[in-house]
Amino acid sequence: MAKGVTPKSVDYSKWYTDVIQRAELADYGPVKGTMVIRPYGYGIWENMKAAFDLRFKQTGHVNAYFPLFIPKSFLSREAQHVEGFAKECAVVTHSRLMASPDGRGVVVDPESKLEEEIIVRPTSETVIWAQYKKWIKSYRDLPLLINQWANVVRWEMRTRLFLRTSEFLWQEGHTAHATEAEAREEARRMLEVYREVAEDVLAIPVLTGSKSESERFAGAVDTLCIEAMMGDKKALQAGTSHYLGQNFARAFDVKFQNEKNEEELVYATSWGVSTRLVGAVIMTHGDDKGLRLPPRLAPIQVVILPIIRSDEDDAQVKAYLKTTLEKLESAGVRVHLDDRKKISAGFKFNEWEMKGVPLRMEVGPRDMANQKVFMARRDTGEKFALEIDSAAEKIVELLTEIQENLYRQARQFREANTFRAKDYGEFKELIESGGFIKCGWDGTPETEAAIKEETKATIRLIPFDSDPAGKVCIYSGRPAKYEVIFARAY
RNA sequence: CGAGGUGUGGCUCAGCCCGGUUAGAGCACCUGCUUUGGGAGCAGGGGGUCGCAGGUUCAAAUCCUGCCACCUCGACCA
Repeated sequence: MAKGVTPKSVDYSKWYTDVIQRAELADYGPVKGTMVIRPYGYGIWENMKAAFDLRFKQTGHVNAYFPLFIPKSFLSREAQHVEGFAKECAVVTHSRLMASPDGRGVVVDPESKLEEEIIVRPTSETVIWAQYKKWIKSYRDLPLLINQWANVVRWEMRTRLFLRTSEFLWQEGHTAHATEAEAREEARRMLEVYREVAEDVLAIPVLTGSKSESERFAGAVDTLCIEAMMGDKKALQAGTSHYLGQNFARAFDVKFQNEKNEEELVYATSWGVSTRLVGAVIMTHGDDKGLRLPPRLAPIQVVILPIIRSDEDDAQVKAYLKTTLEKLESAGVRVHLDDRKKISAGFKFNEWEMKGVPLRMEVGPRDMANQKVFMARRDTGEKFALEIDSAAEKIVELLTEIQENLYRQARQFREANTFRAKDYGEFKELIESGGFIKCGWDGTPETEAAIKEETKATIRLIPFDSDPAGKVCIYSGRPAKYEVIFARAY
């Protein structure tokens, strides 16, 4: 294998897959489009998951688990919803294998054909709403605030590790409310949770807003999203929160009795983020040396490399670091001491840089003689010495600084690549070189489709602070109904 | 689904045209010694039914036929 990764500037998507393989985040599964998430990559996911789960609990949600298998009939209950997923469903048709007649291998036993075919969930609205019908009778049962952590399957033609795989891990919240206002508020609240985790934990700046009708979730009345800019200036939808209105309540006949003893359909939301966010972290912060992880997300925040010649040196280094390690541990810092023998220091430097560990500490004879430790920052590449006595305190500060710096860098990158287009000619030029374009849109699907057809750019979102006053549509020249963000997207 | 391409140790590939010792290289792996402050050196070693099936031939990784898988572009999807 080559020593480094393909530089971003040479081939961005090759760079992306190189980083994933070399940093040991994931590997390809045996079935096309499937992905093995390796321990280091899963560690990143676990940290994300913990950050989200904590906030879901704080906002009153509880976790539960619903089945992987869905009766085919359920999916067809909500017309928009079926249409949205029909083309990418894995279908279970048989329940048995048998020895192949030619004696080699196994074949599907035709006798075992199922009465009703079963769908592997592409999302769980339908199974969950079938349950909610049983659980919701009265306004006293509302709101119902449930989340599940699960895998889902969407049979994709073109897949990319983390960004789009046939099976992926995610979280899906499904809530039921007595009023439209309350449900809409819930959808906004959870979008805000997503924004907070993306920005404060993953250090990914995001825009918040709603989707246009064509980009809306199948079955939703309104789809809200957080949208981020990747290192190649393309947009990535990082999370969505849907106000579903009464669509699923109607389809699954979920009614409750209100305080006035009247029967009413409940109002719903659903919201989700997935392992796609791991891809977002790679593409937001990574560089030509590999991954760069924000400290709050990093499975290892500080890696310590003893520079030693013998076992005695090894023992000496450990004794030298004892107090510092204890202090770091009690401050909750995730430290890893890499004392693997027979691997050169230089090799380890590159390996941990590839894996994006925010801080590296080197401790050798020179440092011990001077009562210091030698540090290297992954985000800036800076190298400097710290006094051993105050190293732990300083490291805690540095981690905060790195976290903020990564966010700042990403935000500056997005701002430097967000443009306003004066006219459609300029729009087309700008979109060629990548980035976000903020401009007026007349609100018609025709205009949106025409722009997509001609430039491959789509409306990523209608920002919440959209102000169309006095603006015109970039394409039709008619008065703008919204001010929107256009970009090419993943 | 249309067009093109590729299948040889874990990975990247050479060998194939023009059939002929025991099928090679680099990287990775294992052992030993020397090393360790930016991807170490030397020596030794393990690992391949050459995608599958059939055919031609004294002889097939190499030639022929069929099948399978994967890749790229298009289509499709977001």
